[in-house]
Amino acid sequence: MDEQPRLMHSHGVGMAGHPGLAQHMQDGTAGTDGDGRKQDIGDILQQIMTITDQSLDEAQARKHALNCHRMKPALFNVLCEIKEKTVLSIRGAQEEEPPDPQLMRLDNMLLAEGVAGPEKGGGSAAAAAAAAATGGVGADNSAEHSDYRAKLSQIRQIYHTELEKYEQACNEFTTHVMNLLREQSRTRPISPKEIERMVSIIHRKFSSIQMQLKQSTCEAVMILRSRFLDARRKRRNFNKQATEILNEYFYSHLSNPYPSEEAKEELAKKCGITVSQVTRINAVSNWFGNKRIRYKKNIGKFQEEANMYAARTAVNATNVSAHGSQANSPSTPNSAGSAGSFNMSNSGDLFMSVQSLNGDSYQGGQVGANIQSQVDTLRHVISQTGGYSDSLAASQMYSPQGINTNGGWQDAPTPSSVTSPTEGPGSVHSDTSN
DNA sequence: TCAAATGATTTATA
DNA sequence: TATAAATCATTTGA
Repeated sequence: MDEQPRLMHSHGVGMAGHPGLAQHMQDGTAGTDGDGRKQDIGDILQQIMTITDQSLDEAQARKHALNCHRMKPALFNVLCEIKEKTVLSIRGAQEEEPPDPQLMRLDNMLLAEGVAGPEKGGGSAAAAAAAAATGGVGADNSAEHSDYRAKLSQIRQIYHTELEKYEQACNEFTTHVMNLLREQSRTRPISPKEIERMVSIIHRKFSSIQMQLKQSTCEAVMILRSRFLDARRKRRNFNKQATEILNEYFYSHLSNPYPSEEAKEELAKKCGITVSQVTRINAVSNWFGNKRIRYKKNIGKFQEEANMYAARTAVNATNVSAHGSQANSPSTPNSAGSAGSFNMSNSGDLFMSVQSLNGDSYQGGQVGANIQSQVDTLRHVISQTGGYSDSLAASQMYSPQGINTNGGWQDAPTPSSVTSPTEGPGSVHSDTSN
């Protein structure tokens, strides 16, 4: 407890630069009688009280006079005593504060968004993540990305400029206050701890201002990001080729249009869906989900489409047949000329679809003679392979569209592969095996 | 401008 | 957890 007065006195170093005062403290001539002393102290206090009302030069002169006053040490001691009595209240307010969780959140967010911390591509990762999160399809997002990056880097720049300004202002103000306190410590007892405390108060004030800056920066980033996301959220239709690929798979697996994860992945690749794996699988899942439900709801409407794809696949089957055992052919061009189309010509589903062309349940329009010929060709292909008649018979157990009377597909969703390169025409892979 | 098409999201269900 | 079904929100084409 007795450390405080010692500190205060020791803080008298500030007086070292004033030999006049030191002289006064040593000569012992100060205050010979009580009344005189009181008057002197009153005089000094009066001077202190009025010092702020004076002009700078006048105040300096007065300050100097005050510092040199013979009663100065006595007054200093009195102030020390008074202060010692109030020191508890000061100590109480001196405990360390834990880091503000809100500030930490803001810092983390700014760091994550690439605004704070080292610049790493101006938050392109965040932009990419944002794009991935929304499940964009295909390319042509680079323009939006660069726009996002440019705006983010603008925010970043403003943030850093402002932050620097605040820090500079904080430092300047702290230095100023410290100088002021040191200066004042000549006339009143100010411990280094108090200066420290004052500095921390200033820092706290400035950090609250910084927090406001961080908060508005975060808001700006959020607005930018939401705008970017909104832009990405705009639905984009798959291109024609992608739709054809998906439709081809769908109609050639009509009895069980539930692609496995691998199949979805491969379909996504073939469709050119270039976002993150999870997202592109979701996109394919969405497509199949929508397709299944919409097909089921209005089979008649989709019949024509089903026929078209069936016919198309039949042509492929014919081509495969014509080229001998070329099931492993890298590309099986179809009528649409889509490279890398699926070689499903031999699936039971296809046959089923084709069957529907002749079946009584056909709800669509008339089947053209060319399609009929394809059916015949396909039958020929199948008969050539041998050993398919069983599965053929099995497939005829299905209703033409593969939907059972309960309104669901006959088969439980069993994963089926996208490509079946190793399958010969007689394969009973996937759907027909059901 | 509007209806249809369509990808995504949400909710319920097994 | 995957899927069905309903719904939303956007795109497309007449």
